[in-house]
Amino acid sequence: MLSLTRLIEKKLQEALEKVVKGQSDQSFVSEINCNPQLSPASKPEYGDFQANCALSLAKPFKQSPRQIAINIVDQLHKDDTFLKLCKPAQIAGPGFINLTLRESCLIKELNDRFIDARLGVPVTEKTCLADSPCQVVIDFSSPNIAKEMHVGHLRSTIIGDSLARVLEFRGYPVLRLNHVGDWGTQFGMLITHLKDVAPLALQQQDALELGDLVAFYREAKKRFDTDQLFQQASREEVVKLQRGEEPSKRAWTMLCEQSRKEFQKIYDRLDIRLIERGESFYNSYLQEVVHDLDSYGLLVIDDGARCVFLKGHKNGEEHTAPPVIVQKRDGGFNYSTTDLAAVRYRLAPIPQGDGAHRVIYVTDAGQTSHFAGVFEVAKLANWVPEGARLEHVPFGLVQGEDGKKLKTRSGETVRLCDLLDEAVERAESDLRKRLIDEGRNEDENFIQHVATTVGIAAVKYADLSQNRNTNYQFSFDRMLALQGNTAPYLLYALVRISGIYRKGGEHDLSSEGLHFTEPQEWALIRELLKFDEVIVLVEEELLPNRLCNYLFELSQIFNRFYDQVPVLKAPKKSRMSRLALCRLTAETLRIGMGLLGISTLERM
RNA sequence: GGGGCUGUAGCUCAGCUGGAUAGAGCGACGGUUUCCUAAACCGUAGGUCGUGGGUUCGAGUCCCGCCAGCCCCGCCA
Repeated sequence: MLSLTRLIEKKLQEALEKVVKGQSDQSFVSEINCNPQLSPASKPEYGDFQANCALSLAKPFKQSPRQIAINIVDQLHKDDTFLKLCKPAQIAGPGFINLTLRESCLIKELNDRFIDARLGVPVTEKTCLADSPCQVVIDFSSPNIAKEMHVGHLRSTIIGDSLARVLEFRGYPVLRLNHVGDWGTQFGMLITHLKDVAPLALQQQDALELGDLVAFYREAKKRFDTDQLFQQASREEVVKLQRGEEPSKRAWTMLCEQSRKEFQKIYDRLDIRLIERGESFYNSYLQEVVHDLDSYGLLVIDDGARCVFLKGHKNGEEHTAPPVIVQKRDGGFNYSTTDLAAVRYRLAPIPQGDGAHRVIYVTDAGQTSHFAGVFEVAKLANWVPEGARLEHVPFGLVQGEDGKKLKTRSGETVRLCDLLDEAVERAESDLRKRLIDEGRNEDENFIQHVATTVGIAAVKYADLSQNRNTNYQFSFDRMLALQGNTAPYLLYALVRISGIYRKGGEHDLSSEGLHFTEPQEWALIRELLKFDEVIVLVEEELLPNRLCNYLFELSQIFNRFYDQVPVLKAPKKSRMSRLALCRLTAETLRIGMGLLGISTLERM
């Protein structure tokens, strides 16, 4: 209903302007805000929209808000276009103008949806170079080489993927970047240690499992902290690596390759596509970054380190913020330098960089001040083109049901593969129990397929359905619950629709002569028509939970309809119309869940 | 000391540009199945929106103070 909303807003604004012109006292007119303040009705009883402008105009007009509302409505009712769209406007309460769409108008919108594979969601109109859609970069997931993916990577991976899907659906070219931790002193440590204890592993592909690497990493870290000689050797190893010396470089390549294979298993299970471009990619740009900043006079040498000092602001007062260090006392670079090089590269025009217009970082909220500093420096260094956006998309911690950081029973970090295994196992045992209770007989393939789909969907949906800013309390029981705002609930709604088509709905595909009589039908129609607005909202706010909320509400409204209104046994005219509604509901749920990265089922 | 996030029903959370009597789900209690998958639907109970001020015709939402929890703050990422 995006375009319809805009049209009604325009009509209201015209009416409002006429009312303003008709005022005897024009002295205040320039100060008046002619925004009609149109919003969706806060309750179904109030219709489809409400306009709140009359209330705020009472004071400048020196009239009662109700009188102003009457004047606006009088103007509206002279407008034929408006009258074709809406029933006569109602004035309610202190001066709200309530608008209800005509059924003919809803039906027309609905018909447009039936023939639109995009369900009314427009392709973005924003264009950049050569009138093509603007390039978006999303930086998400980003595990560390030589370590296993753990629960700490869950949210970034799931949220980042969903945002990428939404932006892609809106027609943006999206570069999904996996900014893996593939550089730094830890590799010096690890390679030095492996040379001692498992030299073969550095020459031969597949000699080590990632699990072994993690153990070796721990040992290496221990030695590094206690053994001076080892520390020295590790530092030298880093230097060799940075120079690209052959045995070291080859060992590093191997470690990366090994990790990559493990990561890919997780990404395959989660159905996530990523392009790996790790920190090491930016090595050759680090020096240029420092040079650039220096040429803008931004660098200050403080205690031997090259820093950029930024000013913080609060209530107009300045205070000193900690500096962004771009080159350490020993000449080495750190993560700020890498992130600056990445920003610079991503924003630079195409042969030199990615030519991005919007760069989105999906990382935990702990890095908020880090990114604020990096973005600020990028602006000062003139790397950010006019209109380009740099956005940090922060998210809270994953907590256990005790409210503390999620750990295993023995107190260790939860591995992502274990977490997914458990979700699928629980889904499987739930399913088996239900099959017995209901006396159903299904083959192994079906059970495995349903359990996998439900388990993965539950993990993803539980994460996405929560406002990402808050910490997230992880609970298998809640996410796999068969009722409430969960993936199984949504999947079930779709399964019910599929059931209708299995039992003889296939032949009624015509959407001509739509005919609706029941309030449950109209409620479902109104909800279906909101889909486009929700998608555009998510694109702007980068909050997938808004989409989840919508899909949950849609499922609830559908389930009510399903429960209270017969479809297959309805008279012919209603039957056709209801089947059409079912079909659109199914499409909306499928596409909506698809944008969350969740695949759906016909039966479960 | 500086900064960020959070605080809404017993529990887990929604609440978009400030708008009408603050909403879901779970849990509790009660009801519904000769009918498209009851993994559903209907109903009841449950609130000083952390707290004190301010702005406004109107504040869960905006501004200021305070309290509580979590997190970040120069050479780790």
